[in-house]
Amino acid sequence: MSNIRKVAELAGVSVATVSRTLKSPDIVSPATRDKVLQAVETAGYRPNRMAVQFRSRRSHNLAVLVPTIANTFFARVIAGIQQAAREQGYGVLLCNTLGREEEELQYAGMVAARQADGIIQLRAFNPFPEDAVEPGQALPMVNACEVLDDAPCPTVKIDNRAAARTLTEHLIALGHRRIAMIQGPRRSPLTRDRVAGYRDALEAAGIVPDDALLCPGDFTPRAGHEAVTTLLDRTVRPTAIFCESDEMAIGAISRLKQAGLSVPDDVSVAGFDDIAFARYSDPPLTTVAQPAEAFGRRAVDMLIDILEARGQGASHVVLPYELVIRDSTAAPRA
Amino acid sequence: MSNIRKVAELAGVSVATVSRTLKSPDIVSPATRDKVLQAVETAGYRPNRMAVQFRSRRSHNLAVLVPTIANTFFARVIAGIQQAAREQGYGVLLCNTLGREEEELQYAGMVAARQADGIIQLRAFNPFPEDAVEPGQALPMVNACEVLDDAPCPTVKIDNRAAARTLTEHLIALGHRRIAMIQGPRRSPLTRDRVAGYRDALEAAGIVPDDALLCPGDFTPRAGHEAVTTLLDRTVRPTAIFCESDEMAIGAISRLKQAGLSVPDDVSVAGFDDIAFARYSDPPLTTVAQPAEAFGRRAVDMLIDILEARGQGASHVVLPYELVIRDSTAAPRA
DNA sequence: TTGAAAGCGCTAACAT
DNA sequence: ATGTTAGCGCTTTCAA
Repeated sequence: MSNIRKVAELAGVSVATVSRTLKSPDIVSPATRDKVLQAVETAGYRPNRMAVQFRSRRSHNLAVLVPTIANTFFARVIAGIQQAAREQGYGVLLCNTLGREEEELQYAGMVAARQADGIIQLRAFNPFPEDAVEPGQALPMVNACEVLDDAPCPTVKIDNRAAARTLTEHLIALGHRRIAMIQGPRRSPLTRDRVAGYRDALEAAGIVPDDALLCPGDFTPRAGHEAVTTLLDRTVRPTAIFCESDEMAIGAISRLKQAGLSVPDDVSVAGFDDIAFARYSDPPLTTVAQPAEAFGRRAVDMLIDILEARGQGASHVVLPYELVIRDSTAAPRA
Repeated sequence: MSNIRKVAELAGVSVATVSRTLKSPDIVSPATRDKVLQAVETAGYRPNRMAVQFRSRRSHNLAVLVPTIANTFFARVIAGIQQAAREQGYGVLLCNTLGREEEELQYAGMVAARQADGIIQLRAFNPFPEDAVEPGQALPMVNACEVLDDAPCPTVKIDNRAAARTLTEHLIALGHRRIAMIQGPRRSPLTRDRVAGYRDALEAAGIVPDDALLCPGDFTPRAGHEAVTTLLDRTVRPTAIFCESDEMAIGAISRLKQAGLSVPDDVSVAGFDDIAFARYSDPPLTTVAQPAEAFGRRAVDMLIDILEARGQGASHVVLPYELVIRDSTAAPRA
């Protein structure tokens, strides 16, 4: 493996000149530049990134803390992150945390260890110990998708409460009054906000919320499936089910069909996220489309803004969502 | 940020002793060890990974080249990679290549640039230029899932031909004779092997293959959907469709239902992969289960074997698959 | 515009 | 068992 010294020799210049030629070609004379580039070519020289990073105290890596990559929504967010990072010369270190705080703390340590310059956290948890970063310095973190209420860093999200309200209003407008909700994880702000939006809509329509219609879940199809099993036992069954993720909606529909019920004729089902499968579900899913890739791209931009201290930019970004009405929701049976 | 020298001072030892205490605690005296660890604690010392990596010429990063992370099958493979890498002290650099060779070449350059120690390639393409690595040295790469015929490195896969044959035999045993196939990308060895297995089964049953029943695809639900549109135009329609991925199978079923056809009563549909959604599809999908996480874990183990030169281990691993029969396949209409 | 030289934080060979 | 010391390959003053 050839290094900068070999190239310098070959070109008959100093190592400093080689470094400069590669980093700021415009400050060396054209003649020198040509010589150097020629030498780089013949030597097959590639700068040693470990050395560059070490010396310049920048790893140019972003650590992404994701609860689970095996979720098509997060996968899309990560795809957005990867693309944006690459475009700006950053690498992406993947950290599949399974939502465990212990893991998240460890991964956040990558910043202290200079393995990553900053992190993108896709869950509402601050993995930095209080004393982890120099006081006065901005935390090198962006919190996206599921966001802390009092995040100590920039955030990117949609207005979950409004989105949930919009979706619930759609259901109410169709004539539903017994609307169940299959929720995300108990403590998640996502769940709290969406339940709030759901309540907003019910109250505005003069419907008394019934907690018996609230089912716990965890965003997986399996959770949707199980929650419906519970709901089918209710003496008064819901006529519509609002699922906090498309994956749960798909699980829910599967269970309803097992029970011999038709969607949407017997029960309407709505999801959240608008994953690729939503339109191929039977029936195609009514859902709230989230800008998954945009979450990722935006988070990267904001994080790099912090890292390179190029203006602090907007610190709390709210991206638009969209209600997508397909065929899984309809008026209840008369 | 405190460094090793500060810790050495604090503990009243040399920097070498600090380094040793952290790397091989057993070769320093207990008394010294305590002093040092104490000092590490008070100083809040974290070794600078950039420096460690630079000096020891090991990044302890693995680059993963994945055609698209927005595919639940690959997402599972990556989850397996991440877990295994973490357990062995390696980081995972995610490289979403979209299957573009240009991108893959660039990412493979990370090894030359010492940003990654090796790569896991999930597509049948060798991204290393011939002269990229010292001759005599093993290529720091493992090729998994979709594997080159003459891979210059260890590989992990299933026997795709046998798996396709098994699945096709299942369809034939049910009584199908007009079996369509929705394929993966044209040039993929995966496609070639699975088509071969499909032909094997047909021939063994004395069925003449009909190329009009072979549809191109790309593993996405959309491709499955479109392929069925084509198939429905055939004068003699197939009674069964073998899709090379569950995602395509889901798209295919969606299109069949749109056309008013019932699965499996009118047409049987089988998939490949056994993604999480397969069992929640309507009807639940008959498919070939692939050990996705195991692919990832195994690939990591094999790559680290190369990197740390700890025995070369098996170089071409074939993992088991399993035919999972659910409800999307049945005997054809009489 | 270019070169000389210091040094980033750490590891490892060598010496004690 | 511990210390001394020479760099790893690069960037970046500072001087010419």
